[in-house]
Amino acid sequence: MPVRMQDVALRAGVSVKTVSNVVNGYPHIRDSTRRRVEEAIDELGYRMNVSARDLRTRRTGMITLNVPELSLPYFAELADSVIRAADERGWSVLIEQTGAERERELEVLAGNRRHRGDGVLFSPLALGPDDLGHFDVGFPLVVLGERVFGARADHVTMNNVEGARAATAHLIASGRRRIAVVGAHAGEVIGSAALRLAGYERALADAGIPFDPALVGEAGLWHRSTGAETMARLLDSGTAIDAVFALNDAMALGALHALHERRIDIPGDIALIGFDDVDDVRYSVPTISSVDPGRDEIARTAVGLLVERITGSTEPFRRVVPPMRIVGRRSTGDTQGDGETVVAALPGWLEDIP
Amino acid sequence: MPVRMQDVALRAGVSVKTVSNVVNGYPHIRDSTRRRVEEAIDELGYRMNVSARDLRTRRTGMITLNVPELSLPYFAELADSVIRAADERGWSVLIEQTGAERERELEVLAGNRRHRGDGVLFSPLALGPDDLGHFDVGFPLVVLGERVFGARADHVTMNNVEGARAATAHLIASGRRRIAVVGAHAGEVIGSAALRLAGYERALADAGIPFDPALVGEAGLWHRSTGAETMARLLDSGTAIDAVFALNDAMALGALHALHERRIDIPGDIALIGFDDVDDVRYSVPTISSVDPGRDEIARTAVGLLVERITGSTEPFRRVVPPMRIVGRRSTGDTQGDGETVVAALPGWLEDIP
DNA sequence: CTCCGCTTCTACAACGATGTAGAGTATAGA
DNA sequence: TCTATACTCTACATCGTTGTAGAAGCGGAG
Repeated sequence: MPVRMQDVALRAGVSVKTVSNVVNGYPHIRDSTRRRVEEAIDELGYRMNVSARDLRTRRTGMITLNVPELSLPYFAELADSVIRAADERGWSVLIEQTGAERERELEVLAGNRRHRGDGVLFSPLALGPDDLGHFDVGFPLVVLGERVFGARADHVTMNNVEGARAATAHLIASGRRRIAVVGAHAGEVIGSAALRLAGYERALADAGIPFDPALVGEAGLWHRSTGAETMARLLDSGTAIDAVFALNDAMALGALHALHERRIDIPGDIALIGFDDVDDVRYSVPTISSVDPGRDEIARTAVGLLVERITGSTEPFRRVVPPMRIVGRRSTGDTQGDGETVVAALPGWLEDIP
Repeated sequence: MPVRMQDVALRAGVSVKTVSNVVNGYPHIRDSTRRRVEEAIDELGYRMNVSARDLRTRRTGMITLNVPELSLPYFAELADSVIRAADERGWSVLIEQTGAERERELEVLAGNRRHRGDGVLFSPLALGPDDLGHFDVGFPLVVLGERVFGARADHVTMNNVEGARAATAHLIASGRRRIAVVGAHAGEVIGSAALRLAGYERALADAGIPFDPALVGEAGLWHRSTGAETMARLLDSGTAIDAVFALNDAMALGALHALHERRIDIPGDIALIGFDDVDDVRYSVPTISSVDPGRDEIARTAVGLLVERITGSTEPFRRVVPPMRIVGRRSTGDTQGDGETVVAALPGWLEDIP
């Protein structure tokens, strides 16, 4: 029933291969022939059977993006950027959600799930350093995020430590001394939480401010709700606080909520800075300062690396850390209106993974 | 280089078809044979070539979701729900962004874009009633949203008019009389803006309140920023206002921002209700009441209809309108804390498109 | 006039799976 | 014992495209 190249060829009076050549823009075709074929295509309403082409060329032109959930704004924006970056290069993106469940994340690496597409972009959230072995997969894979370092795969990550240090340093520079942290993960040595906390501690040390565990609020999941709860706990604990570093923006928004409820003036009484620079923080009241990890750059780089692998690159695995910016807004008193100002910029870099 | 069924068959000492049968769970296979095949699969690390299967079965198991942008929270949450619903049925989802550009939306219908997957879920934002003809496409298509009614395709939409009426009525019930609207589109007769405005007007009429054009604020794009701008314009105009109906939640959040800046008490001075019930409105300060269009239900229904079409249904086209709820939160004084309460529930329905 | 190289096109064999038809066995019923 | 039925497995064609190899025509250089 569906129209095949065969049918087009018959109608145009040429061979199937010539139709294929026309469709694929092969240059050595007489204009008159090309026109005849194109007319036949239009008349019959021919559309290429992608599966057949994929089978023959051993390539699908699709990549799979595995994220925890699209309803988390950071991942929605990341997916947006990835789709754009892929589209620019003519690739399509299949999206799967792992729900940050360990089992499903392992399935991504095992390749047990329906295995479509030529490669995988994977942003794990449940897996950790112990799972390093699982990352040695047999298909093109680019890992995103901070859960796993040293895997045998290309890796696009952020300069978490320096970003956190710069964010904290920015708070310190405005005279804050009692800086609370929202979102720590006790006992973790790797992952965004641990790295950002390390940056925080380093900034304190640089400024000669003693580290006070009472200022560190734990939060397992990095959602708005947990940010609000953690902030509330910190405030109720009675510890003196004059600034808050939320380890991501979702929690910063939650923390803002908790601060508002207690009618605490921001940044008058307490300054606030987040991490991720999602769109939301530009529209909260007050607007929230944040660390911009360069989402577009991350997406573009990741797609680029993946496509290189797919097309056969055998370079050593690489870790890419795009440049970052600390964006000052009203929650740290850097602006009055809705504007924003870049208060620090950190360079990116690229290194081989041994 | 890659392992084929052929290789597995050779190793297990069976025919290719038997391997295929094992992989696809065909029942009449001796246990010992099945085990041998499974061992061979493990030993060789065999993974099915999906393109070959798709070619032979004439089905890909994928659907394409076309949305404006994933960075708009409503569409991110919709995509989340669609992926879940598809996954439950064993389907994968390819996501493409149109950026709400007319050209790209037309391309979706023309099928000119790389045409992968067995069907399309399409949420247009730029196309309108004039483009109805374009929707008569040759592939399974389910339309989402309010831009186009009466297209020759299945359609999952919302009860916009009644939802808006109920939302407005809720404001009126709490004693408000000067209810501003944020996000109207002048001259539109169809689409979310027009329908929701119609519901608003109907609620006013029901209550015998005269319609005052000065209370209607236009906003082309429904973003947070335009919501803030429109709200600011309305406030600056000097019109008396004691409540705001934002035609979607993004604008409600923007409006909230503008209200806060002027230190207006919510809901004391002005009550606020939005539309969509995105996650954000549960974490703003105060939390914002909204109309919940039943996102999960929309997604599940849409995926269900699409899969039916793909598997050959020839039923008449149907329009489905899932049930809706009006969720009361602090911005309308329905709760004190972070809780929420369902202040109204509207039934859904299903109808054939002639 | 021949040879070479370029252009234009065709024939045929893949790519790797599954549907169909049917060949052997085993099991049960008559 | 013989047939009918169910189970287990195989051979072969086929899905719709593209890669390969090469044929035919043409123009220009030698």
